[in-house]
Amino acid sequence: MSEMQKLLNLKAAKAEIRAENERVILEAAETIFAQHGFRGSTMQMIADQAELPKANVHYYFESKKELYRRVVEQIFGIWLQAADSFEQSDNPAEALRKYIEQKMEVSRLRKNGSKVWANEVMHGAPIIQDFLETQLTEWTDGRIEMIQKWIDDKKIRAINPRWLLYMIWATTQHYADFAHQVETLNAAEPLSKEQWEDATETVFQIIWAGLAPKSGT
Amino acid sequence: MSEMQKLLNLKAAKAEIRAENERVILEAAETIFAQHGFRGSTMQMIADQAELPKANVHYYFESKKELYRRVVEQIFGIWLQAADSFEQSDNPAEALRKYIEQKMEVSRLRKNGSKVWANEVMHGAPIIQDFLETQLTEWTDGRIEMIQKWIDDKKIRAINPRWLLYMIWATTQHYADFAHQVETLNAAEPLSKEQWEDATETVFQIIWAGLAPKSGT
DNA sequence: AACACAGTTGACCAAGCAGTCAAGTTTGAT
DNA sequence: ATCAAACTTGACTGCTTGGTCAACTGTGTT
Repeated sequence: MSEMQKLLNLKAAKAEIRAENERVILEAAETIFAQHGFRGSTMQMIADQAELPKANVHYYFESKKELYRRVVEQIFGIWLQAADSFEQSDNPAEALRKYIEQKMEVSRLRKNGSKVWANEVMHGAPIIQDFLETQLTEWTDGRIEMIQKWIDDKKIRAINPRWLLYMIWATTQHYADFAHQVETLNAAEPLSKEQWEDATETVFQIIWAGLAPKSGT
Repeated sequence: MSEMQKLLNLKAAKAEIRAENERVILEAAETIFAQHGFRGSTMQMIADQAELPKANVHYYFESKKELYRRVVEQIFGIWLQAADSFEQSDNPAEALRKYIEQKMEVSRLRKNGSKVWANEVMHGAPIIQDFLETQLTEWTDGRIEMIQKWIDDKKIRAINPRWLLYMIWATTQHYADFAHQVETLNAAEPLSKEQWEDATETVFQIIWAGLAPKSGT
């Protein structure tokens, strides 16, 4: 084994431990931050959730702020991934359906991430302001242009594309951020698979019927 | 002046001071709680916002929890008031328009209240669980029945009324809870009066067009 | 003038918390 | 066996913060 090889083996083994522990801590942190907000969460809670001593959490993440930043950054990825599904079709009905379905999936499977995002924005986005100003703005402007084109081509009725986007964001995120309210109104039960599908379909149906030109194509 | 009269005068004057101070503190607390959440807010911040010494805040409200509870309870009133506007017409288009307009007004004028509510629900509604289980459940069930009747009467298309209600709640509340994001995407400017009106109209248009029976009445 | 009583306030305290540290352990290489 | 380097962890510290308290003020009554 060469010197280089040895070093790499060691590095790889250590890197794996580090990667795994960071993963566990980030997941625990997302859960705790979603439940209690930034200030309401303690490093001890996060450590307990991750089943590690508190000092160990500090070994991997310098500070609570740094850990929070990493959690929030991780959520960008999910957001952007969902955003991509808008592109996959030039047909308005299909693009919107895909996007709504994707967003509802995110709300169902990454509820905690959505909550952390909502919290962050509600408190003035101290961490993600940059992202809002750059990537989110660009993406939104791009999508607005695309929707405007559909309008110009008479593929959908003339509405303000921006408010349409907000409507989709709001409606789909509601099922994550207000999950507790939704469950309380569902006899304290989480929505079943069928209910999720029905809700998704209804959201799409209303929006699409609300957009389609008067005499159906 | 009778003994009784004297006592009443004194009581009235003092009661006024108390009422005014409680009002000032509640307003300050709503602002601070909306910005920083429960744990992120300190009694000192609230006192500064109210321009009173911290000890004085504690004179009027026993504890931070008690103050928070009072803020949240106050929001019930606003919520119920907006809810009433649903009743004012038997005509679906009119009832929905009134309700959406009312909810958008609440988002515009009582942004802080909406944020506190959202925060409370996102964290599992520790304070308002009762309200969710009783009044909110009843109101929702009643409205669902009403909408179902519209469907049975073929006044609107057949959709699941529950998801429709959530859609309205989500969309209108988005403009309060995500105001920061909305403003960032609006060149860092608050929405103008015209934009609020346009957004309200668009939300109504899409939902109504999405609900109206195929051959317009 | 003396009193009663609601309201006001600076100074203080105990609990809870983020972050530190120094003494350990584990792992792989020689 | 020995070493180096990353990882682990219980105990500690200083600061923030909710809440208390005792002294004080203002006002209307007798």
